[in-house]
Amino acid sequence: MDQNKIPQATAKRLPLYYRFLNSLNHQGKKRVSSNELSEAVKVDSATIRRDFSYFGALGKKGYGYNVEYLLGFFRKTLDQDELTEVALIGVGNLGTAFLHYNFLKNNNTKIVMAFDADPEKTGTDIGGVPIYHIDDLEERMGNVRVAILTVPSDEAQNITNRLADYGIAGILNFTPARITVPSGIRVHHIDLSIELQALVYFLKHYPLDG
Amino acid sequence: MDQNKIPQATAKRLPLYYRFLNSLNHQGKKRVSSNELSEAVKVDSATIRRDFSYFGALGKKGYGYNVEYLLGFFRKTLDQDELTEVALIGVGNLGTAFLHYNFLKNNNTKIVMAFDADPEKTGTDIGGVPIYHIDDLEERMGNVRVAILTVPSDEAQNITNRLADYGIAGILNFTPARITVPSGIRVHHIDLSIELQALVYFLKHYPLDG
DNA sequence: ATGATATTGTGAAAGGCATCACGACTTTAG
DNA sequence: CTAAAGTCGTGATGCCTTTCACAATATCAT
Repeated sequence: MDQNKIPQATAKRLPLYYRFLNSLNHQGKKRVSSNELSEAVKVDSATIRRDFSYFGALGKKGYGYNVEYLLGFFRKTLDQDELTEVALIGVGNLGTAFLHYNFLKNNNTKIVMAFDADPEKTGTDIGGVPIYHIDDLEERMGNVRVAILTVPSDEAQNITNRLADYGIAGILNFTPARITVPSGIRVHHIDLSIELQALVYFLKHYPLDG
Repeated sequence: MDQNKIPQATAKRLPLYYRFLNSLNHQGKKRVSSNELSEAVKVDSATIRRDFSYFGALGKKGYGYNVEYLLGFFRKTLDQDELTEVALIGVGNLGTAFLHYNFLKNNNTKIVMAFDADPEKTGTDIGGVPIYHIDDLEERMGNVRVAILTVPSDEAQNITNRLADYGIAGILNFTPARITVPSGIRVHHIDLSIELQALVYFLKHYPLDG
């Protein structure tokens, strides 16, 4: 755990930077300034320079950043070489979408299996990802330590308990349920309906530039 | 714009509080303390009390909060009575999932129309939401001022420009593209692949409780 | 009634992050 | 070679948010 001092806010932006640098590289661009980056990813240029500076002096004054060098640096930092296997629990509409989506574009994560309670779905596969019955969770999970949770809310805590017992490390929770986990397990919540409500609330109460 | 002083962080938590209070009310619970709430929604109790306090003294010392009163208060504050209509652009896998999902559970938002470029899809409806051809966007939008963007990334900026010209107020952008909009339009980004990458990054580099 | 217990609301402190602003350095043009 | 232009890295600053901690007040049990 070498780089513990990197602010979480910075860490969340790294994949964004990585993706854009990748695209620049594909375009054959050799150099890029914090200002160009800023326009592309919509992050203040000072923030970008500060973010990069946590990793040391990656740029050159008066020149900017060398795309290839920066990209290589982030590849290592973000462990882009290493593939993290992920299980998807709950093959409903949202789960199905994720299976098709198949996170693996310039990505170091891959959904390698899915689970559902519906016997109609089990045994098949979607987008090359096999779907198992939820009863077989423990027996199928293998080394997978990350799960995407797209089950109905009232199942969320049950499944979470089983995942926790199994030894999961992280859960990306798309259910509205705020699940309880033993300490040591990291849960990120993405609550789509709250995101939409929040957007609407901001529209009404926080006029932009004010 | 009465309550401009409410911190944005607080505003984002309001729908969460509202949803849980609603469920408490359905269970017939009459009172609730900031500690109970805290366990349920995974937000520090002091933060909850501070959040509520922006709206005045809603609780009673030694007692807690009256569920029904609090709920009524939030209903007004969050404009739960008023329905905000939303258009969904891009009926792919993710878009389809949202249409089925149909945000309207205890919710003040509703997807009332969808658009897609595929003639096979237009003319049909999903979950009661009509799907129009993207060419008819301007003619169909009516008073809708909020859009969910689930189109392919390379279409994102184009569609955004049309939405902006039409007079959109807010966009919930699920594409990886960081779209550019004229000032005055609010964009919230939800980048699923970044969320997954960020979770994995945190797992590796930020041991919990550390 | 009374003491024990529960819980809020909030001042103060601490933490985390974004932004400003500028010195230092590099490149570029002439 | 020199001057002008470009760009980074970062100290300093200020904002926003969370958290602590406790006085004030209410309830509850007997």
